Amino acid sequence: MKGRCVTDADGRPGRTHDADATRADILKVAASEFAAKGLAGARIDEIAEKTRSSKRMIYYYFGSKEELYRAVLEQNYAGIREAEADRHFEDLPALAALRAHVEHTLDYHLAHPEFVRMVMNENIHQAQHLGGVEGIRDRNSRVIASMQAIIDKGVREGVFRAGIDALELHLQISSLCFYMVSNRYTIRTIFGLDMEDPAVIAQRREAIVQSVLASVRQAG
Amino acid sequence: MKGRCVTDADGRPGRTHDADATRADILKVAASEFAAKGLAGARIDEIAEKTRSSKRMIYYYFGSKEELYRAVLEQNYAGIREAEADRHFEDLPALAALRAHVEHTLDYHLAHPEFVRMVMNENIHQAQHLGGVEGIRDRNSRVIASMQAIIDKGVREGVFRAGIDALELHLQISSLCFYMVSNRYTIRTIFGLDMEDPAVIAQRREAIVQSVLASVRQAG
Amino acid sequence: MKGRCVTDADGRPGRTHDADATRADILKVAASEFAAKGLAGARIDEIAEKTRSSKRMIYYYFGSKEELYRAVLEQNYAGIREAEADRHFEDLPALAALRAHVEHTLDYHLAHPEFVRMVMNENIHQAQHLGGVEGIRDRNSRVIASMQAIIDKGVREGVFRAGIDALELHLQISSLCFYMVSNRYTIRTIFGLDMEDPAVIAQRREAIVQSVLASVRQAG
Amino acid sequence: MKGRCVTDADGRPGRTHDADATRADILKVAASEFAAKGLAGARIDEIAEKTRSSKRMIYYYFGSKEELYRAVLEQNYAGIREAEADRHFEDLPALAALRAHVEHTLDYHLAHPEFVRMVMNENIHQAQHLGGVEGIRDRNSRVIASMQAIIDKGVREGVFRAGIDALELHLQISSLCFYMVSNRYTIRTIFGLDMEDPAVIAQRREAIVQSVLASVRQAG
DNA sequence: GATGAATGAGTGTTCATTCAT
DNA sequence: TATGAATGAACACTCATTCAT
Repeated sequence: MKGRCVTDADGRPGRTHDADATRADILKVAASEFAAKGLAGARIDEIAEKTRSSKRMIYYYFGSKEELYRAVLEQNYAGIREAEADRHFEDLPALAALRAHVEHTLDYHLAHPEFVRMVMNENIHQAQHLGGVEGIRDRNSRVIASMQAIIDKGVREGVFRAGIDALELHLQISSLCFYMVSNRYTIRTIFGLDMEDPAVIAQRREAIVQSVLASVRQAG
Repeated sequence: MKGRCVTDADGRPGRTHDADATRADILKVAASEFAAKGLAGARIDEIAEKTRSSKRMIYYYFGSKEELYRAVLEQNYAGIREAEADRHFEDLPALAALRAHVEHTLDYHLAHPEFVRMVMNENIHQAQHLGGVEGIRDRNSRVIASMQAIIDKGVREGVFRAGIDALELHLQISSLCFYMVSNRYTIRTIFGLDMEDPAVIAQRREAIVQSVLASVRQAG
Repeated sequence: MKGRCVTDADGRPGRTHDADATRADILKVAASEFAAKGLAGARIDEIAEKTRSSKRMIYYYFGSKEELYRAVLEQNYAGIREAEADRHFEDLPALAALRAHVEHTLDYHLAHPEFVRMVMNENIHQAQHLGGVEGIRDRNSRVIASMQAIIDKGVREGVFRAGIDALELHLQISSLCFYMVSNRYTIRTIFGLDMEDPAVIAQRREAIVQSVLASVRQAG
Repeated sequence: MKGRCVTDADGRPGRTHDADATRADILKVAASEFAAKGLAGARIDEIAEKTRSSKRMIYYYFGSKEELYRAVLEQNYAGIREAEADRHFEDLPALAALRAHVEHTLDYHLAHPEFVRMVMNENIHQAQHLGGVEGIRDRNSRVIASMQAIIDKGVREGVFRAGIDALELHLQISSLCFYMVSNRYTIRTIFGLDMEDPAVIAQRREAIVQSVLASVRQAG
């Protein structure tokens, strides 16, 4: 709430509403524009227009188009980090925990296509903006830790095969969930399959879960 | 080699101020630029410069940036279509055939990162240029037919479970192969894992194969 | 005079980084370029150069070459509308009023060759930009009303024949005045007659007036 | 028929059809393009496409866009010269001859709007291409001679007033006829009057004739 | 006489960014 | 903090014209 300055008593139109709100508003608009069109395709003018403030403010708060893009990227990774932090499958048996993890991961991707698109964009730019993103370095350990916990429990319970690599497992899950959202449009065009149709999602979700479970059970 | 004017075997006055070569040269350069930077990020001037011909010729042969992009897209899909047509696993037992199919699919993605990038680009544009691409409509049937043939043989041999859906299986394989190339850069940044390192590839390849095999064997 | 920021009489914070002046400057330059070379022949670069501002500003204020052209057209018709509104021949007897009207019409055409040229340009484009011009629709009624008023008075005074059509009369006057300016150059080349020479103008003016008066007096 | 070269006996597709025909074909297409869009607005590519031959041939026969334009202009003036040469009103009484002359003049303009448009184009270019046009210099004497012949006869017959200037009379007739075609589109837009409607034409034709006759009868 | 390929200079337009107030 | 005006470099695209064959 800092930076607030309301209309004063004598009715002069109070400058400045709320710096944070302005920033957040810009960021929200930019997020959808960058996700939809990429760094090169998005237009500062267009972002400014859809904002409640102005183009000048974008530069005031973010400095440049690229820095705004980076802020959007950062926000997207902050989002998934928070979502993952909220999950607690410690009390579940390993198979149930893994199923829950896969389902939550898929749900997050389905609910946040802009995140998926931003990751695609970043890969197109060879992840050159990702390095500077706050907190990105420890994403590794967080992700691996949570995978490892489930693997360990599964092995202890005797339901998982030995020798499962946490990173491999993460990549497998991630591939299946990410692709379903990232390649939505080419899949629809080529296969006539609507990945946004709830029935299709339900079927695909179960197939993904089964394929993950199968690969941890199996003795290789 | 410019200014060439050949006469082909059957005697037709095969003119070309080397038109085909020019076209192909432009297309090649454009392919790498669009794959690297996307439709909005690529610059016609830059493409022209890297070409042996000129900007004017790009418009002479392709009409517009968008049509050039579409031609590149078309060429990419033609590439994978040809590669897939060359594969013949009919004589192999089902499990071996499926393994070979997965490995070939992965190899194609690894060998053609530009294809992967073009598909990403298309998904960012909601596949709006893909509809007009020649031969895209029957990609569906070709892909499904080859999957179905393997599934049928596996069921006949008694090594695959019943009820495997060809499209589901294709999506599973595609997800695992595509992601490994598409998300190469974010994976490297976040996990420090170099997806271009042969050792990493070998390990991931086997993991992918095993996970696919596990999901067809297993009864769910 | 750039960067000016005045406050006008009634206290409104009349801002303008001198926006109106810039707009007017562009419009003035554009008017002479379009009149001289037509829509296709005029060059935005050239207009920009003759302006105190830049090419970018032309697009800032007018959006496109065509819209700039339309703005010029609009301004031209606004000019003649104002000039016509300023005329008041109500107190003159009909013949004198008609003579005055013809002379003023001719004078306006002589004094505004750019208007004549813009009308020629529009006719070359089949008047496709004229429809959107503000106020063009009621030019009809204004012109006809003023002609009709003179006709009515002439008939009342018994000096005009019956059955004169206001639009016909307008077209007759307009033809004679317009042509003298519009076809200035071909007339000079073919007949060696300089339509800008005051003596030539004086003679032609009287001939035009006489021919108009003759056609209203005469019983046909 | 020079330059003709038909398909020879052994069926080889005979090169070269007819140089004159090719030239005429190009000229015809160019005439309609230049008339419609002006010198700057017309496109060599477009002209070539509508031609039975090619762009190269335009340069082969005419050298440049401007020279092609000049050839079109020349052809247009040759057309009206021929039309005027075909008229013979010597046997008619003066009034009838003048009426016939006016009507033929109007008819020619109505039947050849491209001629009118070319004259407009030339005036926009300040008649800079007209000087070089063959036969343009003696258009003056031809036109004046035919007007003078009618005037002389009218005076001899006692039906025309004295002191009529042949050039003035020509300009008056020309104004009225030319304007009706040249300003067709702005008239339609502003007054809703369709100058191509036969009924409208008939009425306007008679009004023009009457106004011309009135001005020669009148004693000034 | 005829064709398709090629070209350089230009032509309208847009972009991210900054200035003045 | 905020705004409208301004900018220069770049951008996609087009033109009349010529070359090689």
